[in-house]
Amino acid sequence: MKKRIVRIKDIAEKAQTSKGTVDRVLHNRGRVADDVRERILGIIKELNYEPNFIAQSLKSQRTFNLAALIPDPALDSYWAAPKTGLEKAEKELRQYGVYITPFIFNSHDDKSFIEKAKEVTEEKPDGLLIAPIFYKEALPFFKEWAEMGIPYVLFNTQIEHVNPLCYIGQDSYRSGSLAAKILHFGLQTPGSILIAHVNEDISNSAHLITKEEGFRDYFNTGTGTGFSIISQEIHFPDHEPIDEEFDKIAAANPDLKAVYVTNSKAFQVAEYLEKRKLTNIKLVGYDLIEPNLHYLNNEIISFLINQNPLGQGYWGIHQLANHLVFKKEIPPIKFLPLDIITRENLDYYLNPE
Amino acid sequence: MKKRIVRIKDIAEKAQTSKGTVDRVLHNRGRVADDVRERILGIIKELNYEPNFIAQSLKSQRTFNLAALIPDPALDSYWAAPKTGLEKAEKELRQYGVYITPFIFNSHDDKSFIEKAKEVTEEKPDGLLIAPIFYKEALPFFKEWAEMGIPYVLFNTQIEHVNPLCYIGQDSYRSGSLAAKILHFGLQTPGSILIAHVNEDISNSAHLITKEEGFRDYFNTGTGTGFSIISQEIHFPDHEPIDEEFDKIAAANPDLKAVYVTNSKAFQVAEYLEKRKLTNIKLVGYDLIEPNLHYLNNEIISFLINQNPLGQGYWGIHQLANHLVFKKEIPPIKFLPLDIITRENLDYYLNPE
DNA sequence: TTGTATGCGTTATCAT
DNA sequence: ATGATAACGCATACAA
Repeated sequence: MKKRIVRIKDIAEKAQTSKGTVDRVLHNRGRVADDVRERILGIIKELNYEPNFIAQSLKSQRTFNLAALIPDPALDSYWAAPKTGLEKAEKELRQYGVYITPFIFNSHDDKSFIEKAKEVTEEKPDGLLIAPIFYKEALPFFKEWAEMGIPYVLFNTQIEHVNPLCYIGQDSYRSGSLAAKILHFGLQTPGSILIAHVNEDISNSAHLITKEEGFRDYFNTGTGTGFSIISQEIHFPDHEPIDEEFDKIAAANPDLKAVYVTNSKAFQVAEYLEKRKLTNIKLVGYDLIEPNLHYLNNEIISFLINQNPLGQGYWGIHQLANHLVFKKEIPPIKFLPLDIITRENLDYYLNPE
Repeated sequence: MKKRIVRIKDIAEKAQTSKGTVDRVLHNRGRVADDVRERILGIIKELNYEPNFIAQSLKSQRTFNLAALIPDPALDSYWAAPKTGLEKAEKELRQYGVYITPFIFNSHDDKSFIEKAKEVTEEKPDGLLIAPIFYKEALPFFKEWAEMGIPYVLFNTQIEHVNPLCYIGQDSYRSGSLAAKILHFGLQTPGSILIAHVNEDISNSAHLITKEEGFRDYFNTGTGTGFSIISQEIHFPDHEPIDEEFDKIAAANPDLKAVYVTNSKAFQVAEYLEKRKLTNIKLVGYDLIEPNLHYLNNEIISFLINQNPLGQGYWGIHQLANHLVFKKEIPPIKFLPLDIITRENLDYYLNPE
């Protein structure tokens, strides 16, 4: 039962015409008699023709220069994974003429973001992958890129009211609910639960608010009632300890049973809990970065939720390629899985493939 | 910054010879003067030549007929997912000349397995993906296929002392430890925990034993001590209820706190727990099949561990293709992630991609 | 031992 | 409006 691939030549023969004509029909470039066109379209459907993108790609010597505007992994190790992901994608797609130029900015410095964004604009790439962690600063560029016809894919941070080709990341609301579910499972007796926004400017981070909503809604409905949920921004300079601020919280909430850290800084809370020997307090946070893993192995952090940063970079580039190279339809949002990580299944998410 | 691809022609020109000669060097098929060969090899290294995979694939009209020997999804819905996975892989690989013929056997009938395995042998496929759930019956075929030089990939069930190209599936030991970790997290006070092997012939299922080991070892070491772990095979005919047998277990273990079902039959335990209103008993099982999902949404099943059956089919085919088509090195074992599933993150694993 | 011609499926150009 | 043809990079049969 050999199925042969359907070629343009097959269609041409069946339609009693030539490859050239079929090609013109396929690419809507006119100069084809109506009846012939109809006949050919019918046969295309009938034979279920699908273009051979290997041949397409061999033929078209076109290259696609993509830009990746991302924070410096050297300054915040979280960003190493997306970079790895996009490099992996580049490797797979190089055969199709896809090249990526990274534009690395300082995640603590909005000026450097603006500078690099300008460089991207000058480069006029065929497509752009961007982690828009500076909301306000990014807005004017989105407009500019839209005008230049450069498709851009957002990842990590979802932004409303701009029109990216696609957003890649997590469903923040669900993410909060999931954290709530996990902690609830580990808590038999009622008490208070702290939502900790550690060292984040909440006003510029809509997705953290959304996480909190998801978390609260879980405990407001269904079986999760009876807990007291408090939320708090915790700020402190890099080399000063979190202790003082947390001591206050602990004193004010003697029945504190669990902490939900909405970003990747769970390790800083873990450090405190270990020091104060509060290891009965359950702790859930985000991201498989080194300091977090230490406390996950300790079991001071109970579970981490994986935001799949590697996948974000990987799929971001692939979505651009799907659009530019393979001309596929792109869904406006691609939510990545909410992976629940513990010491026992960590390996599989650390080095995915 | 235009990087041009390095072609055979480029090498030939630089070496003052022709494409044919370079080609002979590249493929070690001799008939090349030694000095020319050395010169060409030098240039290949210098220019860092990499073969253009797309052109290779376009050229070689070779097709690869793979066989998939899997249980009938109509009789056990668990097997629908691997089939979907391998169909997905086939779609992606059709461009490279990969075709798959399914050979479907009855998972309750070893005769039908043997019959279909014979058919596979007659077909002489270029490669084979197989779920070897009938251990003894499969053994002689492995020998035969090895002699015929047909590479085969095992999935779902790991089998020792045969030499597949690769095994795709879960690390059963880890899987047991993970289940233990989850249940331990949900149990504040000591009590007994039941390991339930529901309707399985343990003697023919080494991987269930391994799961039990992983589970027990977790509670024998570290922070998990203080629980009493019992294990039990639970057999009952299809239309008779589980109640009688389980009532006995419950009576013998009044402090039963949790149940770990080692296969996909958690829903049958859940049904019992719901009927007896024993909803305080935590329940963990495997696989995202319909009846399990019902009780996961109920929260009678706390967590399910996903064996990623779709991924098993998908990666199984891809490993065969990596070997046959892309001539890559294949690792002898590919462990798929141990995904922890709850109501909140179910969606992402149900319809992956 | 070496070089040339051909074709894989698609596309673009160029006669007709 | 249509069809023939060349080219993309590679592999190979065959001529030299």
